[in-house]
Amino acid sequence: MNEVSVLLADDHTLVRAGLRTLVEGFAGFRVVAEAGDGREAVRLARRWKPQIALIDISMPELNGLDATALIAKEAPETQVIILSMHLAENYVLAALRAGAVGYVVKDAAVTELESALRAVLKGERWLSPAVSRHLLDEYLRLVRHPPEETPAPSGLESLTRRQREILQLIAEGCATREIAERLSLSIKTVETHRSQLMERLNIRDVAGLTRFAIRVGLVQPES
Amino acid sequence: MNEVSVLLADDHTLVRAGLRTLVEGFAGFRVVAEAGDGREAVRLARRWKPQIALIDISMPELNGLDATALIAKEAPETQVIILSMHLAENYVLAALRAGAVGYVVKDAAVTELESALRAVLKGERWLSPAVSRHLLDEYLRLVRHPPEETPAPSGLESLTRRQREILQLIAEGCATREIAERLSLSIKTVETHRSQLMERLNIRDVAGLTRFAIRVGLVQPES
DNA sequence: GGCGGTATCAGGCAAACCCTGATTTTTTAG
DNA sequence: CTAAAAAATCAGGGTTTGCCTGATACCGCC
Repeated sequence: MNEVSVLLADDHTLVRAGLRTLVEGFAGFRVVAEAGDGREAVRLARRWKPQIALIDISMPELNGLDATALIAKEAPETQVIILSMHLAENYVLAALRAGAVGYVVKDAAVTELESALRAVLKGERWLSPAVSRHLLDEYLRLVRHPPEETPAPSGLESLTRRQREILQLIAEGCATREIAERLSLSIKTVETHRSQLMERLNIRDVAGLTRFAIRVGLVQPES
Repeated sequence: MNEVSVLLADDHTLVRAGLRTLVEGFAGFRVVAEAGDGREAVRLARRWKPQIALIDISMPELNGLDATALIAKEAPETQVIILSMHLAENYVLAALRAGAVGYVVKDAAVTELESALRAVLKGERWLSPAVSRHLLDEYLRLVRHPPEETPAPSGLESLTRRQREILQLIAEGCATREIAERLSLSIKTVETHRSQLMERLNIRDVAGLTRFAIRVGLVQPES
């Protein structure tokens, strides 16, 4: 009986059950424990020392990233694969920093999950192809514009103060003309800033900018 | 071969695959189609006329509730069960109003899902116990404090289905032209819907619409 | 003292927006 | 059942915005 032991952590019971049948459908794998929140995941990992832990990012009590960090410390023989809805690089990087060796997006194909499981067993790292592509783009962008020591060029930090200021006003619903008036600038200037920050964020519409601003906390949906 | 045909709709491929194995693990059920967004779900329902459709609420293109309403109309023999993360009563009521006969929360037990499937087959309605409890509480609260008859003209409910659909696409970042193409409408029509829904919501810019859509759960900031 | 990044602005063309209507279908009310 | 209201569809035309291509001025820096 040398099946690979797997710990599952996801706050949705149904999703967890589905994952269990998927994982146990792969030859040689066995789910030895299931957790419904991050804290339980850590406890079960410490207790069962599974070879692999499959962990959802968003969970109550303790999120998947922090849980991963704890597991990496307290059960270092457990290889953690993060399951996530997002492919934004800051999530991915945070996951790797937390000690995960795999990152699978939730809309990946089933074969991707199996690949990830088998890869990390062999001591490799594994990212969903969609994520890898995304990261590679970022990397190439960095190579073209040598990074110095700005580590996170993909978010708010990559914008200048002026650009952030204008992004916020856009996301708050100000028209270009209004922004220009408030900041005592010409409309043309505001337009330039807008298109440049769109370029940097790789977002090309107001709705996307607004969602981004909300995501990073620049504005609130209620405002 | 008189297995019960099931249509699955969820935007996350892995989740969908997990659900598929769960459903097909129940004796007598067979998943005949899978959809990754609301519009596809409607198309597949019309085409395959499954006995049951299991539909996630939050999906791109067309949300699960509106998809349900369309399926109820165009494939009335299909019984829709809503899969949701929320147990807030307005979601549940909206689901029932849209024509769903079942409502299962995503952290339900697997047996709940099976119960729901078998119940709606017999023509019954089925709600997750957690939801029923919650609804009952709300009902009691309402009985104690009679509700007037103004439901809530300030929200999503005051929009028509078409308007909601277009609001969602706007908040997802589609340009007017793109919306028109996707829905096979003229640009003028889309413009009319947009300005009318702006009128109703008393919001006059895309950023505000996006924040509103996020607030009510029509779209996610991550999308 | 030139180089890259930032901040500022213009012209011009295409596209989106807004207002006024108008027709058809669907829903609702009496 | 029928009439009225609401929803869904589209057009024309005037106004505004967005987007692309420049261009200048300032600033820190090797």
